Amino acid sequence: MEDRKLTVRAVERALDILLCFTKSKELALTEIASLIGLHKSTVHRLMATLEDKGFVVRNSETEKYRLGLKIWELSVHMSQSDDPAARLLPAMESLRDRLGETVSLYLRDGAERIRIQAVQSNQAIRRVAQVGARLPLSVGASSKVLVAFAAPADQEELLNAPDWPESVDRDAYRKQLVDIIQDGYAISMEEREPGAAAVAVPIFDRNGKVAAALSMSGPVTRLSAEKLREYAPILKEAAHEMGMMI
Amino acid sequence: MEDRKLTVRAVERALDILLCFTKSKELALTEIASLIGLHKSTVHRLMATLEDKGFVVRNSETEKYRLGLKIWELSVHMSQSDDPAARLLPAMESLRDRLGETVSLYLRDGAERIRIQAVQSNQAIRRVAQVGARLPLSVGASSKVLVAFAAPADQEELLNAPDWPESVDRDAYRKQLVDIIQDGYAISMEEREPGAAAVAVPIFDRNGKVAAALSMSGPVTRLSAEKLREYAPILKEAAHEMGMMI
DNA sequence: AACCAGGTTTCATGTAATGAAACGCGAGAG
DNA sequence: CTCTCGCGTTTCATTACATGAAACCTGGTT
Repeated sequence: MEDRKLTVRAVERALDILLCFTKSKELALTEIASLIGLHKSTVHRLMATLEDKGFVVRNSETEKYRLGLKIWELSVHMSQSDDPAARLLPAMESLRDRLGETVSLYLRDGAERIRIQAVQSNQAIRRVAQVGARLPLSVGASSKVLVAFAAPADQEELLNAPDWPESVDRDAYRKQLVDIIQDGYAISMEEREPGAAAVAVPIFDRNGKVAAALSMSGPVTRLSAEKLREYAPILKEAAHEMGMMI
Repeated sequence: MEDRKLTVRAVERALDILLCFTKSKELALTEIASLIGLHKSTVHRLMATLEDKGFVVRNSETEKYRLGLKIWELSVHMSQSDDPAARLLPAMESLRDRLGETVSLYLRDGAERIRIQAVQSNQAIRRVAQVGARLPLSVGASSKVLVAFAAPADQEELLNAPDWPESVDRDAYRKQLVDIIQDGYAISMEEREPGAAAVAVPIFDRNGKVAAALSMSGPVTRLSAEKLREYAPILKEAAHEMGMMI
């Protein structure tokens, strides 16, 4: 209990409850209680508050909770014309058309990355990327890009975090990062998902910080390492233009 | 102070803060404080909590707050394949193509309605409907539909609410509702917006409750009262089909 | 330099959040 | 038909913790 928390516990708990709904979209009271480890009466009170304000609604039959209209409303007002995912969509689409493979955009969020936009290849065999998916930073081309160009302090924190997977050797990973910074791109062959390969590049904002990672991905059968490297300059060029739009 | 509140004050306040961002998408600490009438130190603590959990982020230059990634993430997980707005979109588009005018979908939320989906007419002169807009229940074709088919208890509560606008005569309104229930549709000529006319019908769910209002709207120059009445059956038919999809 | 308008931190105070326990209630089970 | 179990709801004593006044920073203006 060193540094006193300058946050509000009740609110933290309420927000944690909301975040439960990214895992499952319908939850019962007791489920939530056990999920975040609180007494059901406490959760009940918090849920009543959330429901009162329209952040959750309850299914009148099952009595389970789901996210409410207010969340939707906030998201609408958020994404109106200023969210990068919407602004970069056209550029991503033209890149997809040029490359013929699925193109995705990732943001780093703490010790994870999150796919905020994706346009699918229209080939018969293709990677299907779900928008909103949360993925680890330990594997995948975009992950390595996001980590490689992160602030050194962040980088070490991520690598030394207790939940860094055993299976990923830290030193080997660090070594890769050096190359990635030099090359300006990262590739991955079936790192996270069997059968999938990808190449990713950073998108820098005006201040020269990584704003996002742009990736192209598809089946290994179509994408050899050499082929990925060929594509890298095209991605870089697109990323540079996108950086101007952020 | 009759019935004790079974909600959590700190959480209520935090949620109120989040809702401020439907009005303005970037807010400074003091703005928020005055907006909801709290001391800035209290707001600061609440904001720190919201920021910590990623529900708001602050613009590093202006120091102002805006909604964060978590809100977006929640909304993505919410609307994946189960939100009516997405499921009804194709039906609305075909209706728009058939009628040539803007088609909108409204939900009642308390004493307001909210436009959850809209497909725009592609004529040169057209109504432009913003998704996410919050509108009063006192005027407009969709409002009248939503009120007319609401539960009687709700209906009276709405009409007797202190914030019912003076300009709208309650008795005249009640009288209209009777006709609307009988006809199964409502029309409005420049009620809410000068130059705009609309016809709206209810969408019932399987239990026979109004789930939403479906409306077609356009410039009065194109849409006379007779013309609107002509369109009503087409809307009803579409609404019936949509009801099956909810 | 003096000021001001933000934001941040501190701290004493007592409100209000908490969780144990009791209550209600419907669904199966026996 | 009663019993019991699981789940949601309510009550209540306790004190942790949210609160807001005030002091403290900080960078920008006059």
